[in-house]
Formats: sequence, C-alpha cells, structure tokens
Amino acid sequence: MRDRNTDLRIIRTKESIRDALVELIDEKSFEAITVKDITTRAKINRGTFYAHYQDKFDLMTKCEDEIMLEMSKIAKQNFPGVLTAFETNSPTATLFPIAVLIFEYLNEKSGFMKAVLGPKGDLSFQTRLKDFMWKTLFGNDPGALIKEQNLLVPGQYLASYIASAHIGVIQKWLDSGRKESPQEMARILSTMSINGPFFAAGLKK
Amino acid sequence: MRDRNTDLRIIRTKESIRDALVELIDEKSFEAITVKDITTRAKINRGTFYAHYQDKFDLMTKCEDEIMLEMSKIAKQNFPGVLTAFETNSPTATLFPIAVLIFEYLNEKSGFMKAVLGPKGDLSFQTRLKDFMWKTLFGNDPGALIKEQNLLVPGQYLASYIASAHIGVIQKWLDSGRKESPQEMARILSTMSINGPFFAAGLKK
DNA sequence: TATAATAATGAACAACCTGTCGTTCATTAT
DNA sequence: ATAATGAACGACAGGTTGTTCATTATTATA
Repeated sequence: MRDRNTDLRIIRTKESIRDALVELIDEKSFEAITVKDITTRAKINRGTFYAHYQDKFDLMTKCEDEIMLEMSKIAKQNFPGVLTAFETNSPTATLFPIAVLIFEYLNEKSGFMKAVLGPKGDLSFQTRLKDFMWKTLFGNDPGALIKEQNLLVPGQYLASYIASAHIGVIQKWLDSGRKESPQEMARILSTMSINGPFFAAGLKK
Repeated sequence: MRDRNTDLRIIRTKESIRDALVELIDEKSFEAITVKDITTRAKINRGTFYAHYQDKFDLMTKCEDEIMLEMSKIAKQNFPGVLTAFETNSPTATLFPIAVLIFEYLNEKSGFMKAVLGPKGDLSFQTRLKDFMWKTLFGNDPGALIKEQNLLVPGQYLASYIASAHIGVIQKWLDSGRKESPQEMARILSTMSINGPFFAAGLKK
C-alpha cells in the first residue's frame, strides 16, 4: 500500500511547484502566469504538473485552502475563551490575544501570504478571506458577538468594513517587510477598530 | 484633417468593446476572458480590436483611467471647501458632502464599477484606487488633513485601514444591488469611521 | 450629392499555451 | 531477483494571440 503523502518524489515535486508559484507571483501577476512558467521554474515536466493539479487555479485553490484551514483551527481553538471573557471584559482585552496568534501565523507563512494578498495576487482569495473572517468571528448564531438590534448601521456593511480594513492593514504589513511585531500589529488594529480610525488619526476629541 | 474622436464608426466600435467587457466580467473572471471573447460579443473583427487597444490589459487600464480621472476631478473641485470648513466644524459635516458626490458618481458608473471591483474584477485597480484615495484626501502636503504627530498608529496602516474599509463597503453596496441612496451610504461610512466600527456594532459604550 | 479618406472586414500566418495521450523508468513489495 | 506500481516524460491536436494585407463599407466634407 503506497501513501501519496509520504512518497518523497511527490513531496519534492509539490514543494518545487509551490515555491515556483510564489516566486512567479512576485514577478508577474497570477493571471499572467502559465503552467509552462511554473513547470520551467520548478524544473519538472509539464505533464507532471497535470498529474497533481487540474490547472493553475486548482493549484492556487489548494494552497489557499491549507491556509484557511490552519487559520480556522486557530480561531476555533481560541474562540470559546474569547466568548466567556467577553461578558466581563472590554472587547480590547478579549480579542487581542486571537489577533496576536493570527499575526504570528501570517508571519510564519509570509512568503505565500504576501504573494497571494499582494497587488499581483488572487482576488478571489480576498473575497473568501472576508467571508471567513466574518463567519468565524461573528457568525456563530448561538453566541454571536454582535447582535443585530444593537447595530447603528446595516450588518452587511459593518462586516465589509471591518473585514476589508483588517485585510488592508495585513497587506500593508506584509508588503512593507513586516517590521512591526505581531503584538504591535494587534495593538494598531485594536486602536483603530475600537476607537475608530478618525480618533486614531487625531481628528477627533 | 479628420478627428479620431468624432468618427461615428470608432465611437460605435469602442462602445461595443467596452460593453462587451463589462458583460463578460460578470460571467467569467477578467483573467479568463480572451480577446476573441470580447470581439465575438462585441460583434467586431478581432483585427479591429487590435487597431484600438494593444491587448485586454490595455483596454482595462484605459477604462480604469477614465474613472480615476473623473473621481479626481470631483475630489479636486470640492477639496478646497472641505479644507476651510474643517477648521471650525466636525469631520462629519465637512467630509459628508464629498462622500455623497462620490457615491452619486459610483451609482452612475455602477455597471463598470461593479464588474471591476467585484470578485472577478481587476485587483490592480483596487491598489491604484487606495493610493488615489489617500493622496487626494490626505496627501496634500501644505494643508494636510492629518498631521503625523497626532497619529496614535503609523500613518501607513491608518491609510490602508481607511482606504480598504471604504472600498470594501463600496463593493458590498454595488454587489447587493445599490438599495441604499448615496446619502444613506455616506452616513453609514461616516458613522463607522468617526465613532469606530465597534461602536457602530454596539460593542462599546 | 459626389468624392476622397479611412475604418472595419475576412483570411492567413507563425508562435505559443493547453490538456491529454501512451511510454519509460525508478521505487517498492514479494 | 523480479513483478507491480505509478511518477515523470515526450509528443500530439486544438485553440489563442498578435500581425499583416487586400477588399469592402462607411463617414466627413467640398
């Protein structure tokens, strides 16, 4: 019985394919990349690529799914603690630790994340990431953090606002070389989301 | 001497090319669209397309540039008034009118904007739009709205936060059928940016 | 309205990319 | 040692790209 996941040839091939993808996204946009580009860079036969992936989109989706799964795990493991702490403490104190964990994970996977979230990356991933953020943090019906009746604006716009803003900051952090620590980034995001960006800009109070 | 901009044949051809582009982005992603797709849909010869544009990217860029130019005009015409009013009034009152104008323009060009900002659209346009937003609203050195010394967070992250958040809300508005009026959308964005998204969510105070 | 100007067409082209074959060869189990 | 497995390879047909050119249709203008 052979295991597709332990065959060294497969592991080597898949790794070089994914490394080539990240390298190429830095050089040209994802849409401009051809399967031939990838296989040439990865030094494998083009037919071998099709033995593992349907096309470049399948490759991209599988890379993205791995990332989403990991982030989902981080969120699910720490969300119960957040929910109970939320009763007594301020939103700052409760959401801060989870934000730090996410930034630490992004830091670890920064090569791929920078490529896929960058200006030459994959737009559909951002859409999926926004949906994911909203569902994991605020979508759990029983213990939802946000109640519809408390909203001052329609929920869908609040969701878009927060998710897009956070992804935007993550993009900037990755793109400018990750000079701030995960802790510092979590503080920056908290400041803007809790007090509002205009307050953080010194335009208020 | 004949004018390329008034020849009815050219106007007709260009219009049908751009209409075809918007239609096709609704159906498949921009990267999946071929020049052949566009010319078939526009009912013109493929050679004619190359007489007007270098390739599909050239077409997209030229469409985007027109939009950016118009938005730039709106911003430049109204910015002086905003600056003077800003000394005495609150940020709400001063930035509100300009936001309404922008939403009215987006409403007018909603077909193209929905396509290009949507999940199948063009990622590089979003990047350009963020840069544009920041430069027009906060980048004018002499009378900058935001002073570096007042910031509670690094300026680059503040810029990314606000720009991404606003574009995210615009995307949601376009994607969900533009049910709210431009005035209502301006109010929603102001509420979240001035009091903060957490306050707007009923999570604070 | 007649005419000169020129935009659009259809066809052909080489070059390239795609997805899918059957074949070869290294690895592994017996 | 050897047979079975399946990963990697080379080659194929079909489609797209960007270009060119002679021909046709449409437009602006005198």
